Amino acid sequence: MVGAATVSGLRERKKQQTRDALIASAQRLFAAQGYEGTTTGQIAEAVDVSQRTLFRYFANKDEVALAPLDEAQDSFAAALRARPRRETPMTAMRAAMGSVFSGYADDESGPRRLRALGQTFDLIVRTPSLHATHLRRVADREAQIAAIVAEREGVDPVADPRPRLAAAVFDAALQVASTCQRNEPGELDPRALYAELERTLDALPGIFGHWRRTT
Amino acid sequence: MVGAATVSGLRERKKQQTRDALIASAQRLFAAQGYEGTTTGQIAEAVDVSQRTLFRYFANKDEVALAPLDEAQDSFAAALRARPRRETPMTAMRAAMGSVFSGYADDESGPRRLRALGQTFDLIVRTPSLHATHLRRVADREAQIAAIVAEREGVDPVADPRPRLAAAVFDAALQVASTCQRNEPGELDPRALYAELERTLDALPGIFGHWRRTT
DNA sequence: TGTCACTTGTCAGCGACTGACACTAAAATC
DNA sequence: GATTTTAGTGTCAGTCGCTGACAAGTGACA
Repeated sequence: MVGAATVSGLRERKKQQTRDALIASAQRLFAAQGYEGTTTGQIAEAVDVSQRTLFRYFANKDEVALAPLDEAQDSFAAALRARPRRETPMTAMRAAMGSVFSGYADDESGPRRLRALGQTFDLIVRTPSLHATHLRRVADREAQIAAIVAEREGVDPVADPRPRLAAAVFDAALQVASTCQRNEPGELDPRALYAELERTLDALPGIFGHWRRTT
Repeated sequence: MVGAATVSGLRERKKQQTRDALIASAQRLFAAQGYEGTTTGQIAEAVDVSQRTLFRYFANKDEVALAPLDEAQDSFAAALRARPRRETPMTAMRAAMGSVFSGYADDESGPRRLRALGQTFDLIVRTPSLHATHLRRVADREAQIAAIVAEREGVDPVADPRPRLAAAVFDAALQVASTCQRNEPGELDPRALYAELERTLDALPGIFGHWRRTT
């Protein structure tokens, strides 16, 4: 339920093809040589395209590396929109994340996409500059999520801080959960990560107050 | 209580001087021409130093721009360490932030440092690449804060997710509060920002559950 | 079929950043 | 106080990310 609608023209199809090829080429090279060890020229050359063309498709090198995440983030927003309004915001976000993960199990191309996702996260963890850009993109997404939550709850998205707060707190939990989960690189296990996320979210209300003799 | 101990050697003193001069020069130029509109060569030239030397003091252009934040972040960590252990983690962090802000009122050099801080935040908001680096640095600080909290509470800093969670949630609240407060650029009002932070932190437990007819 | 709009390659250039080397001046040693 | 050691700096040449401008090729559409 994520794939973009296939477009008609030959031109459009070719464009999509080279874009996909560039992303795939980048992933391969980054995995082999690391992010900084790979030049944009190499990525382009492997697809038989000029470097200039690469920069017509992507604003910068970061965007090529982080492109695999767009799909997952889009599907999270879509899943959140689809949740019934009777659920609380936090519950809805949690459930939306659950359906994103299970989406990778349904599809036949799931494993491949999941591997790409895992590789991208490994790259982010290993590369500070990429980590920085990733965090900014996540912050941008938070605004989108906050808007969806505000609409669900019928509150003012700018005057009321709660939508932004809820989105930010959810992302914080996701962040913490993923650092717990992915101590060693390798395959990304969506089931384990989701379990960790649930544990983290459950621990959330407990951080207020004292912790002593509750460990 | 933040300033580094004045060092003895002439060499050390000169080094500190050029470092400070580079930061000041960068701030002036960034304010006048923006971040991207200013070259590292210009910053160095204004201090009568080669560009190469600038890059011996700072790893990259971002670090020059964000240097004014180091002091504030250091003083937050110090203030948190100084809070009595009877306070809950969230209360301690809130109070620590309070004493950071009031620290700018005590000192005679406070207003100047506060203006520098405000300018830096304006720059961050206006400059995406700087925003990205800033977020990564904040994430790095979170680990430090989490470690302090873990020690305060006597829990394991890696096995227990709560320290990291508390630090991340606090930062999320700070982030939301500051976007509420600083809609238009200009002077940074620490009193108003702290009031907004308190309001945001108070709203935090309320984001769980439903919001309807509670607006 | 011919025109038009769009995509691409080439090239020249800027700015961030780095390694190597020579030079100068503070600092430590005698 | 003279000398040897050490640390900081400037210069230079080079790589890489990224951009503007122009020319050439190729799908779209009448």
